[in-house]
Order: sequence, then structure tokens, then C-alpha cells
Amino acid sequence: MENKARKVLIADDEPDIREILEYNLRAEGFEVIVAKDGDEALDKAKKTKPDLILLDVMMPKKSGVEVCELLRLQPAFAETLIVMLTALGDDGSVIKGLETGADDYVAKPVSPKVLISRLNALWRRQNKPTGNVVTAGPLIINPEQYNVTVSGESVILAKKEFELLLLLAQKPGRVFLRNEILNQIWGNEVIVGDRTIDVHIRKIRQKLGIDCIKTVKGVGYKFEI
Amino acid sequence: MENKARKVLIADDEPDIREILEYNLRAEGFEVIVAKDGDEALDKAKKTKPDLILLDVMMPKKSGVEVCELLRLQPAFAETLIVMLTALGDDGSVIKGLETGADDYVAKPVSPKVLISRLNALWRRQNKPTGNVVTAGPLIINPEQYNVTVSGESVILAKKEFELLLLLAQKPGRVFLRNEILNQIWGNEVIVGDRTIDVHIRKIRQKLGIDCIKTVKGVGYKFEI
DNA sequence: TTAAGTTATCATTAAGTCTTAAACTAGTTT
DNA sequence: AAACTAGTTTAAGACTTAATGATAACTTAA
Repeated sequence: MENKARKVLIADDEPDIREILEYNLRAEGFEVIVAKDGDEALDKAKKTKPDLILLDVMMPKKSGVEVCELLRLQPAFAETLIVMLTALGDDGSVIKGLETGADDYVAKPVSPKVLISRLNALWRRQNKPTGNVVTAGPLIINPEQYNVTVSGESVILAKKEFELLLLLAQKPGRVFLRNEILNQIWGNEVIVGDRTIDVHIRKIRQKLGIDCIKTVKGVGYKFEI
Repeated sequence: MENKARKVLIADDEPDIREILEYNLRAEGFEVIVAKDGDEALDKAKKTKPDLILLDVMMPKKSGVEVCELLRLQPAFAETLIVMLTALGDDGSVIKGLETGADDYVAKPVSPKVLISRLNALWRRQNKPTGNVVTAGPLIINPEQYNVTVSGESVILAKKEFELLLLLAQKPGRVFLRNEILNQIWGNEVIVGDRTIDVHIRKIRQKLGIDCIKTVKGVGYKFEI
């Protein structure tokens, strides 16, 4: 299901631990990068942009907490999963780590099986909202079946109409600029006039019969029940 | 900022643990519901729709893992945070729990501080996209949604009005010279008269109904609650 | 190949926004 | 007090932007 190669950065100063983790994670299908101290971790993180970073708290040069803090300051790493590894019972670090923005904390020693299970759970959680049904008020939008119902009544939308509605409805309240809409629905290369969007919006409004797409003049459109 | 009452369901068969957790979570501002076995947990979960569920793995009637499994089958609980509590070293349960769809697993005994820290981290992660909303007193300005509320009442501002208010509100107290405002909102090339700013300010004051834009005569305007 | 349905455009109309001018207010200076 | 400075208020017209209706170009499936 999640066959996208998952890149993991392991940062720990103990070679044994690095090796065990590396072996097990590779066996599990992860692409592994290792670092042996805080500075190296930062450096490699920037260079390789991993999807997931395992940070030992106690490391030379910079501690795991420091590294985590520095990473989270950069927008590029706002979404990256960060898991802290720390000695059992070191509550101070745990709290500090979690408050710094780590996604999880694991006490050493940890069985590789458990660790991997945790990583998978984190992973699953992060990549959840895919292809899911969107509901809002009397509206149900099902991307998988490509259909829409309003108060139980099925409504048939054309492809572009459907995509447009879905785009807006996925982030209710959020205003989409015309440019964003063009990029998302039509793609960067295709050039269509601004009126085209209006016309599709009108058809959607017409077909749905409810007023859930609001115009924000001079800005764009937003979905709102 | 996260003032939304967070409802937690605690399910554990040991009264002592329930009590300790309940006490600490209440102190932290959570609204707490308790259950003493699996069936009661399921029942109360359905009735109260908590935001977060703490499940002991070992419970009479139904185990935490079973409860988690059953909850995850219902769409209503797809998004609910579920945290498993289990005896230290019980790796099997951990793996099973995480694979069933738990969001986190915590080994007992756990210090309340650590637990709360973990819950907060989970919470933060789930409710992440708070964007760059500006709040000041009764005012909430949401650039992403392009809307403004005053004491909960939604106020509709036109584009220029919105941009102007946002500009000022982003740096409360700071005085903006008329020239700065012109540059920021209208851009360097466009030339409009000074009166234009005044009129927009006027409209904002009128629409908001509160006096949060102060005139600094001979200098400019500033935002201040 | 046709027919039905979809998509893009255009001209027109409608709605809303922005700017300006002008009269007005208040505080300062001469 | 008159003249001046700076900002407020009001209303109206210019200007933008979007909604609409009609139509043409294009796809797709029968």
C-alpha cells in the first residue's frame, strides 16, 4: 500500500545501536541514512530530506533535543516525522523532546519489532487522509465513486465540476485563489481563461442547488456550508 | 489558544490508576469520563464522543486492543486519538495495539507529567494547521479564509479593507506611515490619493464596530486593542 | 457518424469595490 | 479670530470583477 520508499535518518553515537537499527529498518524496506552526532544529523537531514528522523537524545556536538528544535524551525522539516530515542526513565528529556515538536519518543532499549511497529503507526497516521469521503452538511462527496449526494439525492457532476468541488470542499473555509484553482485542476501548462472557472462554479451551484461555494471578490472562491 | 475543551475517556479496571489519571488530566484542563471495562468504554465512547481515549490493554469484558479495533471500524472514531496503556515489556500488545490503529502506546507505570506531555504532543500534531491567524482581543483575522470575526460575529471586509487591517494587526502597536501603507497594499507603481487610505480605514472601523485602529496625527495609523 | 454530454469562450449584464471630490470637524498656529 | 493643518465623513461615479446566457469546440459512447 505505502510502497513509496521511506527514507529514514538514524542519529545515534553508539555504533552498535546504529547497526541494529539500520539492519532492521532496511529489512523492513526503509532507505537508511546514518549520522553519529548532532551536527552530522542536521547536515545529513538537510542534504537528504528524510521522511523520518530517529534521534538519540544523548549525542556529541548537539543533543537530539537541540537537533529537533533546529529542524522544526525550518519549514522544510515541519512535516517530517521525528522520533526521539532516550534512556529509559529519563522523563525530563521525554517531556522536553515532545514539547520541542518530536512526534514520538521511544525508551531504549527497545525491541526492533516494537520500534518498527511504532514507526509504521506514525507513518499510517500521517498519510491518512487519502481518497476519503468528504462530508459537509447535507453534502457527501465520494472521490472513489466519483459521485455526490445532496440530502440523499444523487447529483451528477462532470469531471471538472467534480474535481473543482472536491478541491474546495477538502478544505472548507479556505479561500482558493483563481491561480491555485487553475494549477490544481488544469495544471500548470494548460491555459484557460478566468471565466472558465466562473462557469464551472456556476454549474456546480446550479446542480447542487445549495449555496455552498462563496465568492470572495478579487480573491477567489471558498467552500462553506 | 487551544481553549477548546478536550474530552478524554479513561478506560482502566484499576481504580487507583483511574483516579490518578483523572486527577491529573482534570488539573491539565481536560474534561474526563471514566470507564472500568471494555464494554463500558465502548458504550461511553459512543455516548460522549471524546476527543481522546486512553485504553488499558488488560481489561475485563473486552481488552483495550479489541475496543480499539471496534472503535476504528466506525467512521465516527476514525479521527479520535486512541492511546493504549500497557504493562511494561508487553511487546506483543504494543505491536498489536499500534497495528490496530492506536495512535500511541504508553508503558505503565508512567509519570502523569510524561503522559500529559505525550497527549499534548499528539493533540498538537492532530490540530496542526492553525496557519497564521492573527488574534487580538475580540478580533480574529484569518488570512487563509479571508474572514474576520469580532467577538464571534463574522464581519465581511472587502479585499483592500482586509489587507489593510491585516497589515496593521500583524504588528500591533506599530505605527504605519501612509507611505508604508501605500507601498504594502497598493504597490510601488500604483498611485492613489491620501484620502483613499482614510476612507478605507473609516470603513474598517465602521464594519468592525470596535475602535482598534488609532490615528497618529501627522504620522499614520496603528492597530491597538 | 451521430448524439449526448462536457468544456471553453464570449458578450452582456449585474454586483460590488475603489477612488475621488467636497463639505465638515477639530486642533494649531499666526 | 482667521488661516492653516490633518483627518473624518458622505455620497457619487469610475472601475473591477463576477454571474449569466448563449454558443462553439471538443470528447465520448452508442
